[in-house]
Amino acid sequence: MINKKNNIFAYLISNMFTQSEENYLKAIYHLELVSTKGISTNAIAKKIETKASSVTDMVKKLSDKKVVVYKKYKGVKLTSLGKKTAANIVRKHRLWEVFLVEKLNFSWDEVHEVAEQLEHIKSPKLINQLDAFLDFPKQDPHGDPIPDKEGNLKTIEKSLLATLHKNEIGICVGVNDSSSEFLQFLDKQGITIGQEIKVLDKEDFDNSLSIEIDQKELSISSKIANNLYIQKK
Amino acid sequence: MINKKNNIFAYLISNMFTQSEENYLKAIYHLELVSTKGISTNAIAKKIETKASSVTDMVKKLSDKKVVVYKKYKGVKLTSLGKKTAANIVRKHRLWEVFLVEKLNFSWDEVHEVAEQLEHIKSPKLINQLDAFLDFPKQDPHGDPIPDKEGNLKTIEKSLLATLHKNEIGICVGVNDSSSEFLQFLDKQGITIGQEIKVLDKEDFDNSLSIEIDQKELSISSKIANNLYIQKK
DNA sequence: AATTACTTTTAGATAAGGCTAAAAATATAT
DNA sequence: ATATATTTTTAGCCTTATCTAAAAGTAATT
Ligand SMILES: [Mn+2]
Ligand SMILES: [Mn+2]
Ligand SMILES: [Mn+2]
Ligand SMILES: [Mn+2]
Repeated sequence: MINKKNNIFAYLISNMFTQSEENYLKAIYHLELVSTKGISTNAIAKKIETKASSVTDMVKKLSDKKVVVYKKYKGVKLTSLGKKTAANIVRKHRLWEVFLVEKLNFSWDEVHEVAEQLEHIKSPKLINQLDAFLDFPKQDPHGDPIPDKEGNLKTIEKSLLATLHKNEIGICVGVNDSSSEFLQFLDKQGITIGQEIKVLDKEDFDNSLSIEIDQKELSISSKIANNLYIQKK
Repeated sequence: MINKKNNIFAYLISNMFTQSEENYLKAIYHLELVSTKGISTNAIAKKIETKASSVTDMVKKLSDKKVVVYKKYKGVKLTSLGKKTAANIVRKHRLWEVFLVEKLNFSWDEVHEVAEQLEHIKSPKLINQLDAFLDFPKQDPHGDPIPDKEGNLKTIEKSLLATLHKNEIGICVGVNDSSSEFLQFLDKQGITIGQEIKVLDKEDFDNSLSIEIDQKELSISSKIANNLYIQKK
């Protein structure tokens, strides 16, 4: 089945990181997007649902492999190699999500779990061909940007729906929370990426919003408004 | 990332077997197709390029999980649950191979290694949708049959090219050896699935064949002729 | 500054999956 | 029937990735 004898080089480079190591790298990558300080052991543990002691062990290993710098008690930071590696996993994850939605009729709340597995498949050709097959998409089904081959990530201009003022109009371009509960709620309300949303009113008392979508009026809580990204019109 | 808390049931059923267990099951499945006796420890070890002692350990575990029956020193046999499980992995492997060739422009000698990874992705919906997306293919790129959802495998009528007599004509329907070396050799000679092949002459001395493909005459060794499946015309 | 609380690391254990070397069982040859 | 060869199993060790409990370090509070 697997042919270890030939393709030694391809085998080696494509197996630089285990699935577990890749999941840690990705977690650190995501945490660094929202924090400039060193990423704490506990933060990582929470993100990947493991124990702090396991994180300490893994972080030492990643440090040996030169993908993070680690100072005891001071948290970790990705090296540029680490950033590139992590971005590549995110790239794969998001391309697979696009595939699942565009080609296999998954809904946007069903793709994450499967992509979590598919992101670990080792084959540069596979991901390049997939990218081409999907016509080089720039965003995943949740509106998140897809890193390019070099790991560069072009973030689009976006604001939270909660920041819109009365009578302003925005286009939905992404979600902050991509749990299936939230996504299914959005489906139910008819809110998808690309949907135009107008703020009819804002309630000072609880920060809820009255919005208009497709000529229908709808009231949404502050929590919803703080998890929806829009582009101002 | 992975959400173990919700979907406990889906999590459990889709994680019944580890990647390693699945590879063993598949190896035994393939070995049983060419042997009616219990599959020996050594045969499995050779197939998955591991040591006999590792096989003994794994076989005990598979026996505990009721997918094989194991009698010390007597080899193993798949139970019906084991057969179904293995067939499902083969189904996934071959569907992914079709996907890679049909949609991502892989050549037939490049798909196996990647399919070896993709076959372990756990998602019933994924494989059902993929099947539909590919238009319910019945053979993989090497001409091997794709088991159905129940694990039933419809083998087509086929014979080795070596069994054809002088002046008989066959259609190439599969390969016995699917190593990339052999497949690339076939590419070079212009032999693909569906190709018509006429036997012009057989050489008694070394059992080599003189064949005609696309109006061109070609001499092939007995080894080649014993690794090409054809359907007699 | 001292105490308390929280975070992080260490130490030690476990389970999966692999290995080597030796022992035991089976098969083959004399 | 015995001796030899081969196959298979067992015993013991290793690595990876987890965990719990305890120790050590850092931060917050009085
Ligand atoms: Mn996702
Ligand atoms: Mn993952
Ligand atoms: Mn294959
Ligand atoms: Mn495999």
